[in-house]
Amino acid sequence: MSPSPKTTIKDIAKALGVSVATVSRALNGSHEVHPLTQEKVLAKAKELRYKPNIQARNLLKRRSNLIGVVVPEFITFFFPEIIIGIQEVVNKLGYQVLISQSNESSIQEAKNVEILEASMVEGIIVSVAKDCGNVDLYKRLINERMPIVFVNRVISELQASQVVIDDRKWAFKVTEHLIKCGYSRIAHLAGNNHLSVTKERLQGYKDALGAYGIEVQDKLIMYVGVQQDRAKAGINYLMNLKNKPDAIFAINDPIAVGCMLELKKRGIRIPEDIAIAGFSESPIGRIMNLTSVFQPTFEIGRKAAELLLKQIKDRNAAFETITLDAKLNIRHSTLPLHKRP
Amino acid sequence: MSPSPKTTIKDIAKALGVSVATVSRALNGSHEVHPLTQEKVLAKAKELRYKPNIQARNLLKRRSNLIGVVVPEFITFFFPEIIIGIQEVVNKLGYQVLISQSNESSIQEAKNVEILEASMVEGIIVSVAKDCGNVDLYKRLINERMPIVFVNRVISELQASQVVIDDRKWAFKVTEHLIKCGYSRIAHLAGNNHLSVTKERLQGYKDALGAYGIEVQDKLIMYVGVQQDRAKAGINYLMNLKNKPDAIFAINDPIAVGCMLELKKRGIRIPEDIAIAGFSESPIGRIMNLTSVFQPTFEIGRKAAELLLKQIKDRNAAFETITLDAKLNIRHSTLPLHKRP
DNA sequence: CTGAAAGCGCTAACAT
DNA sequence: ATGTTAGCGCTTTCAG
Repeated sequence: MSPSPKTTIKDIAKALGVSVATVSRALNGSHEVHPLTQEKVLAKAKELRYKPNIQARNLLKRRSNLIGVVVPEFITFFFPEIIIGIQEVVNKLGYQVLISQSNESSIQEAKNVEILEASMVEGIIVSVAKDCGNVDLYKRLINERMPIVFVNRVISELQASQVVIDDRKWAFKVTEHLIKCGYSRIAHLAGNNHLSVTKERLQGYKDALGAYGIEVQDKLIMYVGVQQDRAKAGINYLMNLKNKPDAIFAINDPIAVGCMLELKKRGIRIPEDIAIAGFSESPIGRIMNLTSVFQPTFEIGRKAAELLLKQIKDRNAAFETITLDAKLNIRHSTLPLHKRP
Repeated sequence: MSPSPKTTIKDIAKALGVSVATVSRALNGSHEVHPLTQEKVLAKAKELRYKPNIQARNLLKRRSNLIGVVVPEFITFFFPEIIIGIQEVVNKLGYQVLISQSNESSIQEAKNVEILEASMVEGIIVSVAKDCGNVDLYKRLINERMPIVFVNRVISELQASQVVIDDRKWAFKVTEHLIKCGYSRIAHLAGNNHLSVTKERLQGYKDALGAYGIEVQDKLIMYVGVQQDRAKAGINYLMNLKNKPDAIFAINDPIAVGCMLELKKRGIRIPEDIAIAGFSESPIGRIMNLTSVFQPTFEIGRKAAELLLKQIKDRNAAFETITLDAKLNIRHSTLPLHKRP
C-alpha cells in the first residue's frame, strides 16, 4: 500500500547472498552467469518488483536516451505528424523524445534548445521559428558536435544535415499549374522573409512565370507570413490593387485557408472570381477543396530521426541533405478557366 | 573544434586549487562560501564552459525532472492544446514533458506508460484510448502512489485526480438547443461504449429528451466511435432508417465534420435537410459553421499540471476532480426550423 | 568559510 | 562463474 522504497540491485544481492555484480550480470543477461543463479536473481527481482534505475545507468554510460525536438508549433497537423515519424524510429531504439515548441519565436526557441541541452539530450531535431534568429546558436552546437538535424525550415548558411522537399520545384509546379489553367495575373503571398521555405517557394514561383514568359510583378508579391491570421492582410492588399490578380499562390495552407475564408466573407467566389492554391496540404485544405502540395510528413520525421541517430553513433558523420518527394494535388480551388460553368 | 570532453566540477576545482565541495556550493549559490571564491568559481566555470550534469544531480536527489503525458493522438488540435497548457505550468518549475500517443490503442497505451515509468517520470497525465482497457494498470500505479492525473477521458472506477468538463450537462445543453430549435427526431452518434465521455454525453442527451417529454428511441442512437472516418457508418445507418432523424448530435467534432462531408456527398443539405451539432469545438468545425461545445483545452492542461505537481509534492494528497466551464457555440449547422428561408 | 569523505544505483575492469 | 573495487558527476553531512 505504501510507496515502497525502490528496490535496488543491492537489495536483491543481499536477499540472495550474492554480489551486486552477479545481480547486474544476471539482470543484463550476461553469458557468464550460472543459469541457476540467473533464474534466482530474475525471480527475486520480480518478487521485489525491481525496476532498474535508468539514471544511474545513464550517468555511468554518459547517455540520456533522450533526443530533443524543437518545432515552431504543434497545433496544426504538420509538425505533430513529423514528430510521430520521429518517435516511430527512435522509440524502437529506446530513445524518448523531449518535444518543445517555440510558438514561432526565436527567443523561445533559443530557450528551448538550452533547456534541451541542459536535459542532456543526445541530439536535436529542429524546425526554426519564422524569424529565423538563432544562426549563431546553431553554429555553436554544430561546432560542439551536437548531433542536429533540421527539417522543413532550414538555415542555408549552416553546414548541417537536413530533411526537406524541393520547395522551389514544387512551387514551380503549383505556379505552372495555375498558368496552364489559364490564369495570368498570379499573385504570391510569401512567408516571413528570412525563412528558407519563403525564399525557395518564391523562387519557384518566379521560375515558373519566367519559363512561361510572364513578367514577374513585385506588386503581386506580398510577404504576409505563415500564420492563418495573416491572410486577411494579404487579401486586403491584393483586393485593393487597381489590377487585381486572377489567382493566388499562398506560401502554405493556413494562409490559403485564411484567404478563402476572407474572400468568402467578401462574397468573392473561388475559383469563379479568383483561383487559389496552397502548399503543405492540410486536412482543412482538403475539406475546402484547396489545391496544394502534399508533403510526406511522417516520412520527413522518420528520415530526420535516422539522420540524427547516424550522427549520434558517429559524431563525425558527414552532413547529409535528404530531399523527399512530394505531390501536387489538384482540387476545385484552381479549376481551369475554360472548365468553368 | 573538437567535441570538448565535458567539464565537471572536478576540473574547476583542480584549476582553482579548491575542493569540489566548494565548487558545488559556489555554483549553487550557497551562502556559506566566500564571495571572492564564488566569483572565481563562477568565472572559471564560464571559462571552461561548464554545464552541470543533471543526471548526476537527479540520481542523488532521486528525481528526474520528467513528467509523462499519454494521449490517444496528437494530430488534431485538442490534445496538443492540452499539452501546451501542461508545459506552460511544469516548464516553469523546471520539469520536462515526455509526450507519448497511444494512437487510440490500449495496448500501445500500456507500453507507453511502462516506458514512461522506466524513464523515471515523476508523474503522469493521461487521457485513455478509446477502448479503455488499462484499468488494472492504473489501479497498480495509483496503489504505488505514482502521481497521476486523468484528463478528458477518465475512468470512473478509479479513485484518482482528474480534470474534465461536465460532459453530461453540456450534452444536455446541446440537445436542449436542438429541441428549442424545433427539431424532434434527434439522433445521437455516440462514441466507443467504454469511454467516460460517451456515457456522460449520451446520458445528457437522454436527460434533455426526457426533460422535454420526448421519447428516447434506441433506433436513433448509434455507437460509432470517436474518429472522423467512422462518421460514414453513422450516416449510412441513419439515412436508411424508415423514419429519418431531423437532427444529429455527434459525440465530437471529428464525427460531426465527417457527417457533414458525407451528407454533402449525398446532396443532403445542412441545416435545411438535417441539423447537426458536435462537441469539443474544433477549428475545422468553426470553419464549417458547426454548432459545438467549446472546451477550455489550454486550461485543462494547466489545471492537470497543477494537480499533478501537487501530488508530486505530497504523495498522499487527496484526489481532486476539477470540473471546468465550457461554452455552447451556436452556428449555422443548427439553424432553428422557423428561421429557415 | 572550506575540505574530506560518503554515497545516489549501476556497470565494468580486474581478480579469483 | 562470481566477487571486489573503482567510479560516473554531483551534493551533503561532518569536521575543522
